[in-house]
Amino acid sequence: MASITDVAKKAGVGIATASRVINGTGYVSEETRQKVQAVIEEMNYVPNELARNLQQNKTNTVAVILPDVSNMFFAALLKEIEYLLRKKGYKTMLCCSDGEETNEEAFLDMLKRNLVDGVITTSNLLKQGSYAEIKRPMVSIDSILSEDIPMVCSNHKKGGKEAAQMLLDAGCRHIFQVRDTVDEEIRNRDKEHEISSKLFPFVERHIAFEKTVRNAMKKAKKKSKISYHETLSLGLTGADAYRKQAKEVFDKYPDIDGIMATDFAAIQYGIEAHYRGIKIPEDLKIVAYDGTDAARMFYPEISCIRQQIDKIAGEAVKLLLLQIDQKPIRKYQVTLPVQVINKYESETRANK
Amino acid sequence: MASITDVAKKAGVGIATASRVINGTGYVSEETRQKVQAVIEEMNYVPNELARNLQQNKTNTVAVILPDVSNMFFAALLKEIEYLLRKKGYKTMLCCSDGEETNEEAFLDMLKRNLVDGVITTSNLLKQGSYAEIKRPMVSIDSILSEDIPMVCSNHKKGGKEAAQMLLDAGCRHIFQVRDTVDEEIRNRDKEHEISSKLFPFVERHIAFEKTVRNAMKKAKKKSKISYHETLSLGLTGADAYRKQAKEVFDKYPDIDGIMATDFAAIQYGIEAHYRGIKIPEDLKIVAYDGTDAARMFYPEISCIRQQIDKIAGEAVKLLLLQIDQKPIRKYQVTLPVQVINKYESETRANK
DNA sequence: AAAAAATGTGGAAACCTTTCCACACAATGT
DNA sequence: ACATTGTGTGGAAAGGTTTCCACATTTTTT
Repeated sequence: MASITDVAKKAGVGIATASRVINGTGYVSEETRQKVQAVIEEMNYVPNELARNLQQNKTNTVAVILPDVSNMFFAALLKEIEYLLRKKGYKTMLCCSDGEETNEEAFLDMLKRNLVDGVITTSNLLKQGSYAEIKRPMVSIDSILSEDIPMVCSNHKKGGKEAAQMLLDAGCRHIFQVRDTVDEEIRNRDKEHEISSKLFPFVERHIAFEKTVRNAMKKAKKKSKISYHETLSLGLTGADAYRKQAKEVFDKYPDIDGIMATDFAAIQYGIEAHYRGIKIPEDLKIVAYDGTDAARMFYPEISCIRQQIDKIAGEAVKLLLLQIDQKPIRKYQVTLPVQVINKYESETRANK
Repeated sequence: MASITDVAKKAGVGIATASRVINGTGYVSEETRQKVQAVIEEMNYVPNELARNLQQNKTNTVAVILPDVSNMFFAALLKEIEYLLRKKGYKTMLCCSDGEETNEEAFLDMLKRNLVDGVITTSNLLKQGSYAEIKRPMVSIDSILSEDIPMVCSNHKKGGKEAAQMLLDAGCRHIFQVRDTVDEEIRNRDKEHEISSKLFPFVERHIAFEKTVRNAMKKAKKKSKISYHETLSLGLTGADAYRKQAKEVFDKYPDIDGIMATDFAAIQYGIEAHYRGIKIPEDLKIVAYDGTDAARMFYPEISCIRQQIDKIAGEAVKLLLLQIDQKPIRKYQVTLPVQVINKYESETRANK
């Protein structure tokens, strides 16, 4: 394969000059430029990016770490991130952690090994310390890894509150939520430090949801009884696992009429309800949290709290590129608004 | 950042010796090994992968080109490919062509520029010639790029036939299919050369589907009238586009009772039918082609022709690694069986 | 007209590895 | 006792760029 030296030799110029022609930098006379350009085309010369990367210590590649591409939320996020990075001239290295700590560590290693210029991660399996050590461009989505690592997430507090309110307004009285959780070990660690929601912002939505429902319970004591229940989706993966959980929940709490769950789980609960002849939305209302296009495509009639994936991706990419370009970051924690997509008629309005 | 020279110097050994310790190659005395190892840990030395890549002219990275990650079929395929590559020590570069020719070309350029060791592509926007030129490891999924580029695909002929038969057996009489197409320009080129299905194996399923239905039409002439209709999904992207098409189709052919369409489209047709009060599967039966987990998760009751994504990914990765390792390839075209998932009671059985 | 700035060019160092080769010494074979 | 093989080590080249620096020539400024 032809190298720049070959080109320079054949064109009868110095290597530096050839390089300048190739990169369009510095001073080169028009005459020389054309001569070199002709040789380049003749020899079919293509610069070796590896050599460039080494010399500049830059790869124009960003690693995106996520637990599972086939999960619609991550797929949508990945699509957006890849697109934005591509527009900015960066390549995307896909890193599926598969929920395994060792994988995530190996991916972060790529930063040290100079393989990628930066990392955007949606995974959070490693101990907090592991991240703080790495003084390299990094952005996390939906989990706080360390003080100096920028994070972007949705306003989950608002999201949880709105979800509960939506169900209450639609007349639900027996309300249920499927709590997402992180790894058990991390949960325990969190309990000790009581900073759970500080480290994992998404926990806020569960807290806000419960709080909103319990507030309503107090207020509505006289008129109508409201009940609240929940379950954990600890380490559940795959549709079957959620489906099984849905069965158990419907068996245990036959009277629930309002559910909040993540898209993926929400759909399984919906299907199970359908199988049991529970009518949606008449007998049961579901709010899907995340509200990805995929979920709404399948269930156009489902209500949801929609995370604005495009904006999350936009902020994450922006924050990463700032670091790569060594520019200052103003806000280390960006919270983006959620969208409320309410397909249920509110009771008050219905009564009019 | 510490380099191997620093390590060698500090340990009082030659660079070559340090390299041998790092890579565990050649002869090194136990004493020296430990001495160097200690320095490595002390200095927190990590080899610069870029220099390695340059020296060995290998990146251990594979580019995966696909039109759209958020499409469930590609997401599932990507997940599997990434997993298999990771197990083999390769990294995955994600390349979304977004259905644009220029993107695909840019990604293929990465091969020339030594950025990736090989390419697995599911996209096929470029002219056939463009691929044949590139004498580098490459595998295509579902499209024949050139004689020497291995391809893996499902047995679409069987798939199309089975899909039609399934609908006919279930008693459908007015049968419809949504034909997937490639870029218009390519279609025209194909028409000229009359090799359409040779270049794009997936076209086989549409041919086989139509053929099966038309055969049934002839045979069943006396007993009951069977009709066949179709539409093209030329360049449709996004749920809305398919939904709109579904509306038009139901308006134009109000009596259809059997449809074959790709997962993504099938769901939109299903939703539109639902909205119109057409009962599935009583009044309308749909066969989803691809049968990804995602589609079956949403519509557990849907029948489908399922492509075995894990096997497709397995073959593709195997064929690519053979090329990268410069080993001979026996079969350049691998066809994998499809799975028939039939949820409809066949009429003959029902009549008994 | 002299000084300064702009333009054009090439050699060589630097980026950090791996690996070829040469050399030295010990152990083994005949 | 000498040749052969095995073990251990380091210098230097090679991989292909980019960029710093030095130098030469031309143009502009004062």
